[in-house]
This record gives sequence, structure tokens and C-alpha cells, in this order.
Amino acid sequence: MSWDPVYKLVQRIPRGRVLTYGELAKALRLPGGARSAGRAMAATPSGKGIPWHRVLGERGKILIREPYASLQRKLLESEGVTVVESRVDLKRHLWKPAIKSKPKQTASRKRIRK
DNA sequence: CATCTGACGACCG
DNA sequence: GCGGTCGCCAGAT
Repeated sequence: MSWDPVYKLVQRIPRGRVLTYGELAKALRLPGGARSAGRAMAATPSGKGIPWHRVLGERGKILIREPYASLQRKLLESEGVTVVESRVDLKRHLWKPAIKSKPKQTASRKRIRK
């Protein structure tokens, strides 16, 4: 599986902003959901300039285990993101990615919900 | 091929 | 809020 689309989006996250696995997966419509986003990040090649630390769990919580958790927190704080009790304030730092090309739905997009 | 293992998240108690 | 279960599914063993 090629996670390129994921890395590409992650690289677009502005400095000082963050994104959650769930939002990431939803934005790219990854099959398997958030877990897929997590797998992609787990396979993130280091040294590619990919700001993996800007991806957090639901509610802005740092889910990765040590020793990376400390590093992630450190990197976030160095960008001006306040981390409290292993979590950041999404209201203040969540970044909303542009919608991934949603092929013409001009006027058919109806609610799927009940 | 059979199992196990998660950078997840929704749900439940 | 915390811990356990379940669905998800690509990789590793």
C-alpha cells in the first residue's frame, strides 16, 4: 500500500497547526479509517522532512509511546503549540485540510444519513 | 497459510 | 476520565 497521499497531506500541515488521525483518514478517504492513517504514520520514512509530530489522536492526544511521545511534544512546543497533559488544544491548533477532490457531485450529494 | 500486532476510534461500564 | 472490547486491515512472524 502506498501511503504517499498521506505523507503529502501531512507535509501541507502549516507550522503550529495539527491534524488528527481521524480527520486525516477522512480527508483522504482512507479505507480502514483512522487506523490506516496510523499505519501510514508508523511507516513514515524519517529524514524526509515529514512533520509527523503534527498528527495527533482524537482530542489532540499524543498516542505514540515513548520515547517518541517526548520528542513529539518537544517538537510541537517548539512550534508554539501548547501541550498539556499529553494533549493539545484542538480548538486552537486544529488545521482543516482542503477537501480531497470530490468528483462532480454537482447536485446529487444527498444525505446518506437516515 | 495462521496469528499476532498495532501512531485509531467508537462504544460501554 | 479510564480501561476493556470490537471493527478495521497492512505487515511482520
